[in-house]
Amino acid sequence: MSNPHSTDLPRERPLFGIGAVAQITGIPEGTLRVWERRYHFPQTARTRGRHRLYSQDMVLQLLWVKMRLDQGMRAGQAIHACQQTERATAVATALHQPLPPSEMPDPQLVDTRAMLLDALLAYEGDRATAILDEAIARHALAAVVLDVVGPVMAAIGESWCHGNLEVATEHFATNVLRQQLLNWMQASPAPYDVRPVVLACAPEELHEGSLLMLSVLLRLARWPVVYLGQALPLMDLGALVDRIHPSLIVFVAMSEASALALAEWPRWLEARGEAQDAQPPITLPIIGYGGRAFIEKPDLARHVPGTLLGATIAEGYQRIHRVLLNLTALRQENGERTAGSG
Amino acid sequence: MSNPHSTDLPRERPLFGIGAVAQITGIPEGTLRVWERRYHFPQTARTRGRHRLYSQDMVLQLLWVKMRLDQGMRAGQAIHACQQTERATAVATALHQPLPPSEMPDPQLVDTRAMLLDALLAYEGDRATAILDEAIARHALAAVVLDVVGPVMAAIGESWCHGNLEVATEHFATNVLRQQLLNWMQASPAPYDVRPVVLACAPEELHEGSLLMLSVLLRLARWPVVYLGQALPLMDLGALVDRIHPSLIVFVAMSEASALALAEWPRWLEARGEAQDAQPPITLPIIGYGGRAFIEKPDLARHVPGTLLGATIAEGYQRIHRVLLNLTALRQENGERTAGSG
DNA sequence: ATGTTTTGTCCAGATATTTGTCAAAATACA
DNA sequence: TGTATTTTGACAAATATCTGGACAAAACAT
Repeated sequence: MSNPHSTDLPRERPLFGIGAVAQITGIPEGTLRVWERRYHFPQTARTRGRHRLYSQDMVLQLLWVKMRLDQGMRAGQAIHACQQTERATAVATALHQPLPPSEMPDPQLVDTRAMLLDALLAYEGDRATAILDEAIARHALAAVVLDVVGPVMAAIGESWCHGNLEVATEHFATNVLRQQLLNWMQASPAPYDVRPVVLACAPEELHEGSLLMLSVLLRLARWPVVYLGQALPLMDLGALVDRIHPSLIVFVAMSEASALALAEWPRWLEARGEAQDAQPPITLPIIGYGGRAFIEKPDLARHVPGTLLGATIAEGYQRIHRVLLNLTALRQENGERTAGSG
Repeated sequence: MSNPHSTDLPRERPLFGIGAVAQITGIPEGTLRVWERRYHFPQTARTRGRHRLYSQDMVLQLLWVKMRLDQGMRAGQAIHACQQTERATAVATALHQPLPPSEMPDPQLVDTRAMLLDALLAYEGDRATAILDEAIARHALAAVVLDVVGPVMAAIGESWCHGNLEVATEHFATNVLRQQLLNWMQASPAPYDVRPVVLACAPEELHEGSLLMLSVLLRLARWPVVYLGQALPLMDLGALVDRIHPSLIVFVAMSEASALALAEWPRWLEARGEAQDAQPPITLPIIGYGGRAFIEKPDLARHVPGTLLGATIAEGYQRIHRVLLNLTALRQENGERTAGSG
């Protein structure tokens, strides 16, 4: 009653044996027993014959601990930290640790690329996702996105351009990777309380791979993202801004044609800016853009108003991140209340 | 054997006795009985004299469990996993009945539609996925797909056609729903050991919503699916068949143009069929198709070779399911088993 | 470099739990 | 009639798990 979103008592019926838990979490049985002996974590229920019974919540907590463990934290500390947090929901939120994308290529990740590519070309989607899952277990998500998914997507795109790949294969691979990216995007933690970033492809632009990767990175850093995907008509820009008051709109263009079409964007925003007399002080969003078109023909950037976000995804991400940081700083100075979370 | 039952059309529900099932699956009779006694699996029908009658679906489920068993999984766990999805598929299967359309799905699910639509139009993707997650917790996945996602997708598409919706809104909603569908597709259980079903949009066709829903349903019923998504060029058909030897290829076309383009498919398969002299006895895949184009202009179906899968997703799923059942049945038993003569 | 703490793994005998098989009497099927 | 099937309980083999101690590798502090 006092808490508006108290979960409707998910009575955890299904209980897991230690073997199942070991398989799910990847923590050996012996370790699970030792943890309980030494740290009293987790506090398992028992059968009549003293066999351990793990609840679903416990499995979640163990997954959290395992993640910290893989990140190098010591078991005792991770367990202690986990015991502090009472709620499983809090645990789920903290699952992802934002890491700044680094520029060091991990040799293990380079191997992963080859394996992933192999699985994709063999139409073995399940194997591909398994490979990515394992990579995530050992490395930061951001690193996997930038150093594995990115290069593999690029390789596939290039092979396809050169005619070395059937379209069907390209379709399949792209779908599997896109699916994984969307998956990660959704699994990322709850966003900050800022006006969202709108991500869209330029008009007529159909390639959304890099936009998705950018989306995952931003989401990982807890920025709220509204993902619009392929071929956004500029005509809608005004209504869009009215609806969601984004702090930032990012366009991506791969082909010269869509980049040129993109240049028209001010027409659809300025007209609207005059129409509304700023009864509430609506701040127009910042417009940024990027994509291969602007790398191959740098002159294009001159014709497109707004901010060029950079040549690589990592670069674009960092620039956006900085802009958003500044925006939140301004907002807090203004005295706006941010959501108070304990 | 030579019974006047010469209608080799698949009977509604061929039923097997326990001896036949034991021989087909390789599971001893005693074990089959114990499984039913202990796990209530499968829930067999009975003759007047209490003899067990196994349906074709049950035999398939038993084969799946046997496969897991041979991989080392415990019998109890394998059966439990199988039972999890049994309900969901049962719902989808029951939907094939052309009973009165006023068969209200579930008032709760109808409410869910409205809530989902509201969240999507407000650009609150997180709320939308939360709503769907909760719906899944209370209802079968297949029901949520068919009775919530489907209608909402249709409503959005229609509003968009009538110009009542900005393209940006449509893009956003479609992306969120697609993301959720891809998610479910991946989470579904490991597939049977059959040649996969290839799912693709017709050439130039970009609307993949219904294809995704079909994909989820098939995956839920444990059929292996290779999802290719938008706009598959027919040119690649030959190479595709060579690579993955699909048992079935399904195309979806929403517009008349793409439906007409689809009509050309035999050119790209027959050429290939003659080229290879069947050194290994390659069986060409069955080609099926569906989509709004064929509903609005039924004449189109005359120009497109292959099998028209039906007017609704549930109907298409039902037909594909039956085709695949027959394929596996044919492969499993070379000799004539007429156990279910009743 | 050295000493201390942490941490995962292994061992071995004892229990628990799961799971397939069997027996026997009764009934159904063809 | 003879074969097939059902039911129930019992049983033994196969697996999983428990306990507590010992130990070595790794991490850490000095």
